[in-house]
Order: sequence, then C-alpha cells, then structure tokens
Amino acid sequence: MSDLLERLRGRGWRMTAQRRVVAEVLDGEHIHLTADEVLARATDRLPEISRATVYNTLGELVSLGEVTEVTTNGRAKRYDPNAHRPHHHLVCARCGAIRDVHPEGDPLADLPASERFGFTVSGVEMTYRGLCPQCV
Amino acid sequence: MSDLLERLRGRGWRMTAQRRVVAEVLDGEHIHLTADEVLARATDRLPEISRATVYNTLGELVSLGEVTEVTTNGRAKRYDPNAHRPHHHLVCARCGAIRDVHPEGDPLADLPASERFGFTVSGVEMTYRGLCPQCV
DNA sequence: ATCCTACGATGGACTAGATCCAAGTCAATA
DNA sequence: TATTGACTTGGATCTAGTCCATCGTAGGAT
Repeated sequence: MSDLLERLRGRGWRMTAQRRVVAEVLDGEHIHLTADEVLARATDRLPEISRATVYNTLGELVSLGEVTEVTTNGRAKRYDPNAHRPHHHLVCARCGAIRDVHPEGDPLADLPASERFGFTVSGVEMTYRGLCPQCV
Repeated sequence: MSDLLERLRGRGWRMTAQRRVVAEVLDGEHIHLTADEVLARATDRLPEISRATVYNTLGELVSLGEVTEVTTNGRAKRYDPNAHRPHHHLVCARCGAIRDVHPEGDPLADLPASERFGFTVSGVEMTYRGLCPQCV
C-alpha cells in the first residue's frame, strides 16, 4: 500500500489532497474500515473533506483493484486495502473484529463441474465466523 | 421446510396468519428472496400484512436457525430457507442470480491454528462468484 | 510564472433498506 | 368465553449510500 500513490499517479489518477488522505487512512495491515470510519479519520487530517468524496474515492480504489469491499453481515461495507495479496476473513460474531486469514487448499478446485450450473466461476470469498479471544 | 410450521409450533411459536404466510412464501429450493420480495409475495396471499411483521418474522426464523441471511453484496439481505442442509452460494456478478452449491472438502480444516488468532472458529461461509450462463 | 479547463470536490437533497414504537388485535390457555 | 400477554400495524425514524448542480483546482499549455 505504501507505493499506492505512485501506482495511482502512474495510472493517470489526478492527485488531490482528498484522495491522498483517503489512501493514507487505509494504509496498514488488518485494516477494515467502514466508509464512515474512513470519513472520520480523513476529517481529522483534512476537516473540509466531504462524505461524497470519500465514497467516490473508495469506489475508484475498488474499481482499480487496490481495495476490496467486504460485507461481513454487519450493516456497512468495509474497505480492505490488502487487495494485492489474496486472503479471506475471520470475523468475531459478537464484537465484529476482523482478521485476514490464509486457509490452505484451493477452494475453487473444490467446486465440481456438476455444482457449477453452467456458471463461469472466477473467484471465491470465504468468511470464517467465531468468537475472538476477548469475546469467548 | 415442509414441516417447518410443526417444528415452530413445537417450539412454542404462537401461530398467526402472518407468520404462516411468511413461512409458506419461503418454502422451496433455491429460494433467496429479499425482505421486500417476501413482503410482496406475502401481500398476494394476505393483503394487510405489514412490512414490520415481515421483518420481525424473518428475524425470528433466523434466530431459530430455520433460515439463514445471505449478503451477496447487493444492497438487500436475502433469506435462504435451506438452513437444515449446509451449503454455500454461487452468485452471478452481473444479474445477481444465486444457486446453492456443495463444494468438496472441509474448509474449516483448511484453517490452521496459526491462522486462527485465538478465535473459537464455529463456521465458514463460502461465496463463489462468476457469470451465469445467461450473462456470459 | 500564469492561464485554462476538464476533472474532482462539495454539501445538501434524496433513496433504499431496515428498525422502532405506541396503540390496537387476537391465539392460546383456563 | 374471558383473559392476557404476545403479535401486528403503519407511520416515523434511522443508517448507509447515491445523486447532482455548482464551485474549485491539478497539471498541462503557453
């Protein structure tokens, strides 16, 4: 994520203070913020940033493949900047904490042709559920 | 699902026309309706049923483990009555069509202890994504 | 260094999905 | 069949997200 700004500029992204702040807020490991949380943190650094800009920028980062959307069954989508390294998620059913995980095996290979109903299958998301150490 | 009403009655569920209609609407294979679709179909049979009752009833069926919520990244949650038989989902990225699928292997066993971060893991949901035959 | 202008930001209105609540209704028990 | 507490209602409310007319500015052109 650290060279994200460089990569974006190389793709012709017009760099603005707002976009830089949103990208910086998302930087890190095990980051899974909602749009509102991104807005709050961005506002700390750039008080006049608007909600619409945060949504626009997040949407662009998703289309560019730099960030993935995660729906953990809470209400709001979360934004995961760790898109460059494939992974799945482990979610605490009580407090909502999320960790990135890397299961063994190839889940795509585990779906036999007879179970594909003619679909062209391109990917799979796995969401493990349980209780985190604090919530057990 | 056919004996659902009996099971619910056995659990002390107070049977009402509204609850019966919601349960009947959900009966079947490969049913993944949104709350609004459930409301629309229930209204066909029982015109005065209210939105709040549909949400209440769906929520109760979920807590009772008779129905599972599926969030396919569209906006609205979908309700899947096929909870008695474990399965996962295959979703068309373009039109949103959903099929129940049964991958081989045991995804829970594929998550090594070192990747559990101290969580007590109780389940996993898999969502395969792709394009259905009509949308390819 | 300054100008231009197309792209980006703004904020307030709007929408969809879901939940809340006070008042009315009725299924199940006695 | 009388009672009562659980269920239903519909309208208000809430949250997440989108839209849009207008304003501002990044970055290329001069």
